[in-house]
Amino acid sequence: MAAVDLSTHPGHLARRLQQAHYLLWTTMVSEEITSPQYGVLNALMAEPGLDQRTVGERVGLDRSTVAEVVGRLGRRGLIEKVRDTEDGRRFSLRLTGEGAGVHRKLTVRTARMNHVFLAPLSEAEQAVFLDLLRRVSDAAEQLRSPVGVTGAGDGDAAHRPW
Amino acid sequence: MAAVDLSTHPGHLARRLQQAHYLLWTTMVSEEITSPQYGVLNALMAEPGLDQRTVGERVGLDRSTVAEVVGRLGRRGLIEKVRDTEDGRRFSLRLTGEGAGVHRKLTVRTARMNHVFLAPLSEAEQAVFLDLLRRVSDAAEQLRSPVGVTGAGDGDAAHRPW
DNA sequence: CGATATTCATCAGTGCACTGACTACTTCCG
DNA sequence: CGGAAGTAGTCAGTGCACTGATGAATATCG
Repeated sequence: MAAVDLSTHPGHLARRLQQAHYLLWTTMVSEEITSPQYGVLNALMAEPGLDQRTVGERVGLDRSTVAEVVGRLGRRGLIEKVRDTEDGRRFSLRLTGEGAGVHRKLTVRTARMNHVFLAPLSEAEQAVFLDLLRRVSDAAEQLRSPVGVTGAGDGDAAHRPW
Repeated sequence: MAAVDLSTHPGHLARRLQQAHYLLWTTMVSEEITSPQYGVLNALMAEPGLDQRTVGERVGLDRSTVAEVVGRLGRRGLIEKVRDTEDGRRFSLRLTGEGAGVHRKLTVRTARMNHVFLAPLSEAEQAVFLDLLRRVSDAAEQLRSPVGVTGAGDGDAAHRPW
């Protein structure tokens, strides 16, 4: 039984891609604020007052991870959380003034980093790359929560293609 | 200052891609053996007797992470490590019989999983996708260890394009 | 109204990934 | 030979990511 060439495995390449990105991020964007943390700041910039679950939905983090990330951002004074008066289960999250400032600074640097990260590809290839990344990620996301088969069709909830 | 659309950020998509892969792996391949662990088994199948540093190079893991992963695989009896008699700093790593069996079983399942993972793309797109992933990851890897400028050229060690 | 379902958040446990500090062994060179 | 430099591996600390269990508040249904 022979070994396999990992460079033909999308999962292996996905991990390497993320590591490569991590490296670039810490050198070009920030050593204190991580990429997921920036994602949370960005989500709250777009929609102030979100609760943790929804932030997780926007950024692609599960409840536990959101709790940790939010905890760190709170400790650094970049966001504040207050109980939702409407629904006592929720926290309402908002950027502080400092948080908004950090978001702005990092947004500029992140743009520069993205430029470098994609530099090995031509303009056309970059567009294709992003499109393919999105499609594969989205498709796998569907398999997670099989999107209620609203209406007709056979009632079989999850068509697992394997 | 407006918020940004994360779906245009390759780093964000890289993270989501890896999460998607993780999900598929645990459901379709194994809940016990992770993808990086499989990578190590595969490297040792290809080249028995490797030391940890080299395994890390093959699989894309740093020394610390290799140590952890190797520790887990050793505890499960899938690999064995013995001091290299030539060089007392190194351990020589080998698959056990059980390790080889696990590798074989997972190799089959991994192929099936890769198929599902890439299913949203056409054959042609899949090839392009893997190529782009490889090129971006490799390029960023270079920035890490700037590959000794062997010979001529201006002596400037690392051309950081930012 | 009151028991049951959900839903938001937390916590414990496991695993990958990186850095920086440290030990032990080898190699290089004077 | 013997000290300096380099290399393999470990360890401590931080951070992301997932599962499964639990607690608190809300929503729903009989």
